[in-house]
Amino acid sequence: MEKRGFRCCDIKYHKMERLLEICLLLLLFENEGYGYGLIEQLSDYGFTGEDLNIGSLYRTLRKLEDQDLVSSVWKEANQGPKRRVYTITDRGKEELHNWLPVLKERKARIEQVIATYEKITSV
Amino acid sequence: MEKRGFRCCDIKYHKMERLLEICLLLLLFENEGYGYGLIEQLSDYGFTGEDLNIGSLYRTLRKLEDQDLVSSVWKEANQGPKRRVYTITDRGKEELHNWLPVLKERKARIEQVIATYEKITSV
DNA sequence: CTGACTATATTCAACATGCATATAGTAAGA
DNA sequence: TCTTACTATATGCATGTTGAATATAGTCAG
Repeated sequence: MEKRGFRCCDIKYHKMERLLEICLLLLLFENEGYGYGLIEQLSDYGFTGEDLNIGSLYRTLRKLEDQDLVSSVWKEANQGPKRRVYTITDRGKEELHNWLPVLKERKARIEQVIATYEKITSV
Repeated sequence: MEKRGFRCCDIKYHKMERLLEICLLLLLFENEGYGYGLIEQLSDYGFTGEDLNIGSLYRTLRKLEDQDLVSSVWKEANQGPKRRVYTITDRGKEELHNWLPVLKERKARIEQVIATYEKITSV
C-alpha cells in the first residue's frame, strides 16, 4: 500500500481547534482588549507560548470582527504604538452563549473516552 | 474593511477534530472491527448520523494504518461482501495512551471556559 | 434480473492552523 | 543622531482536517 501523508501523535497537533475564538470572546466579554495585550490573558486558558500563535491571534480577531461578533477602534496607548482595541458586540455575546452547550457536549464526550480507557486498562 | 470568508457558530462546524481517530483506537482496543460495523459503535461516543461522515471514517482508518497504529486483513462475512477488519497494534495502544493526558488537558480547559462564563453571567 | 443493501474508497472544496515574514511606530541609550 | 530592542498589527504559504458528493462493486431477496 502506498504511503499517504500523516503525522503521529505530535504535541504540535494537539491544539484545541476553535477554542481560541471562544476564549477571545470570553475575555472580551469581561473587558475590552487589544491583540498584543490579550496574549498574556490567554495564558489563563492554557494558551502558553507554544500553544499560541500570534498570527492566528490577529487573524482570529479580524475574523470575529467580520462576523460582527466584536468591533474595534484605534486607541492611543500610554506607551508605544497605537492599539486596535476590541469590544464584544451583542451578537458576540449571543455567539458565546450558543457555544456553551457545544462545549458541554465536547466535555462529556472527552470524559467518556477517558472513563472507557481507564476502565479497560485497569483490568 | 473588506469582508473575508467566514462561517458563524454553525452546528456543522462543531465537530470534535481528531476525536474520531481516538475513538476508533479505543474501540479497536476493545475489539477488532471493520469500517461499516464501527458506525454503530461510534454512536456511543456521540458520533450520531449527523456527526459522522462515512468518508472520514474510512479515510481515518487508512491513515491509522499508514501510521502502523492499526492493521487490517480482508475477511469473509457471514452475510454480504468481504470486510476489511482492523486490529489495534502495540504502537496504536501506545498512541492511545499518549492521547490521554492531552484529552485531560482539553477537558480542563473546556471546564475553565464554562466555569468562567457561568461565573460572569450569574451576576 | 433487478433493486435494495452492505462495504470500501476517492475527489473536491472549504476551512483552521503554524511558521515565517513584513511593516512600522516607540523608546532608550551610546 | 543613530542604532537597537521592543511593541503592535498584519499577511503569505504550506499543511492538515473535514464534509459532501460520488464511485465502485459484491450480496441477497423476490
